[in-house]
Amino acid sequence: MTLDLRSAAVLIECVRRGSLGRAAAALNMTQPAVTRTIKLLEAGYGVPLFERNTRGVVPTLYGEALLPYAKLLVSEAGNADDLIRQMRGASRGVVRVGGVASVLGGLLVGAIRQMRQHHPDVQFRIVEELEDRLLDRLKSGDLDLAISPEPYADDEIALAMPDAFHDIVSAYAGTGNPLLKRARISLEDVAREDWALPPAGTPIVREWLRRFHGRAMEPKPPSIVSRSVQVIKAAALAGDLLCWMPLPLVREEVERGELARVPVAELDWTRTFRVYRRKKGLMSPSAAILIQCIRRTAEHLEEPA
Amino acid sequence: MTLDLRSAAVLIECVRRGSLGRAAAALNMTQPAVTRTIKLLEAGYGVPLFERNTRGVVPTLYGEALLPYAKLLVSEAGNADDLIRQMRGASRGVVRVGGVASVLGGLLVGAIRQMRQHHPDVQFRIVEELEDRLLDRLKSGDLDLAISPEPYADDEIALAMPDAFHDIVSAYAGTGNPLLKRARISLEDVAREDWALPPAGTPIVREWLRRFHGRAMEPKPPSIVSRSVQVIKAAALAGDLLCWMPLPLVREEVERGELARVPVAELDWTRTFRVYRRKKGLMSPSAAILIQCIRRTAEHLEEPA
DNA sequence: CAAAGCCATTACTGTTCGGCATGACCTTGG
DNA sequence: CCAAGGTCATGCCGAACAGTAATGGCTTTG
Repeated sequence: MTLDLRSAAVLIECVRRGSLGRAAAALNMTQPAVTRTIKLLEAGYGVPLFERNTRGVVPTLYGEALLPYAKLLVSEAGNADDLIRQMRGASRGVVRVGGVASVLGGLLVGAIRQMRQHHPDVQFRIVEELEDRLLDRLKSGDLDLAISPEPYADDEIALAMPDAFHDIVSAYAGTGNPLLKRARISLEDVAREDWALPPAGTPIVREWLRRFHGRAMEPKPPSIVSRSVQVIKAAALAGDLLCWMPLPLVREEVERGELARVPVAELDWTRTFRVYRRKKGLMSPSAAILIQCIRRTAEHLEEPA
Repeated sequence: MTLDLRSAAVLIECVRRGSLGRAAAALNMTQPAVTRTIKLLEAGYGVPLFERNTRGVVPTLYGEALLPYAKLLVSEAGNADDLIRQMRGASRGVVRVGGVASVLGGLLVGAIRQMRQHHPDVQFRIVEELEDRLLDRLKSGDLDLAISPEPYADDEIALAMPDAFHDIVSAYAGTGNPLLKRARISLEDVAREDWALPPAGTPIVREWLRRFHGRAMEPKPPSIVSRSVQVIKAAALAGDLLCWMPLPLVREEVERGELARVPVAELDWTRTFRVYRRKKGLMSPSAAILIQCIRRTAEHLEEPA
């Protein structure tokens, strides 16, 4: 490993200024120091990073290849610094956080319980929203944090932590459902089943449809349509209907033996979540700390799964 | 900036082993060196990163907050090394690369032209596919690289370069279209216009619909439906229809004054692309070099825009 | 109460990194 | 044709840093 943070900064500046000397000036270094840093990099990699000419330097293909990694390194190191700085403040105030239903129960409540152990004076306001409206409320200043599925490429919104966490969406049926008795269940079989689903057009139903359309099938229109998780679960429990739910929302029923996953691999969907915040302005220390509790809780939740 | 690569590696190992001494052993260092590294980090940030107890250390919230950044740093540094190693090989062979239509013309052809200057013996095979099939062909080994819109969270597929590039999809009309003469054009106005579009269900049309549904409007069903870019452009040029196209596909017509962007901000969509490769196995050196040429070309294309 | 395991501290050493002075090279202009 | 001004490269030196070894303090454990 030869590219460390300092040499990355040097590399970036050399590319930007097109000159080792000017890069040195911008970095408050002397030109020979820059020269040697670059030469060490080149020796380490065994390839030239710059073409030298009399007016300065121009990066080779190797130099340009390294550039995005160098930028990533310094920017992430800076983000780490910012985060710690944000966390270092006092720990009171209000944190307003929103998420889709499946993350609120286990993940967010667990994170808040953990945080309250060390910071009992912080108040929380929790908002449940569909994923497309979450980010709007974040942008409008209505929320401090939003736990939302990927992706949101938006200039006003930034990731609040670099790593994502996951959610397994699968088909579930009441354990009494005769479908579960078959030796092998195919996608065609479940396409002919009756379903209980959220309304058409919601992201999760669109994703559900894609599973079938990808195999050129058309499932039956859902027999029961509801925004309510309770209603959908009840439909699966009582009425031989199938539902397509994130595991956290049915974990209890599965553990009690009331619901069972329908074993069709094509119907399993690993949904990726990230935690977002507004790009402009600093987070409150409480929000920064909550992010860490979310992280920690997510780790603990994912391990036993 | 206090978190550099070495201290990041130390931090990671300390968290993993739960003990400074064992971390030192794993890193081929002595325990005091590790202790001092951690203490320097803590002094730099002004917060404790570990709670010490008699059985070892356990990370504080601050330590855990830093952990994902530390992991990111070392992993990206490693990726940079891998990339250079991959690029260092010989430069002949065949590269099979796929993309959606809008990236093939300007971006990919430009990148290949650039690459052929230095590596004239490499052969290219270019495949145009819709975005959902692209990644399947990549996974099956049919392609070496795929230039595809985000996101594809998939265990078999990895990013081939860390930064993304963009594409601006906008509505265009023939310059003779009377709509363009209005002082202000609203989303309601264009919802009442006639459109030429790709078939319903394609990702780009789904995105187009979302623009209107987000404001609770229903546009007219498209008058002309075709998969052919030529047909759609011709419809806009000749028949007062609107089309919704990525800028690269209409750049020439815009520069010749035949098509003009319809100035409705809600209809502009910044599409994000990334270059993907299979996760398993190494890339060929030729593919690694092509990635850099794509990067370089994308930069040059985005600047004048 | 002794043993064992852990981290913290101190003193010492070797390597690395940056600064300074200088050299080699090319372009430019009189 | 030669001097001037720009570039990067090189060698030497001092300061800062990272690592080692030895030791001490602390807690748990038998």
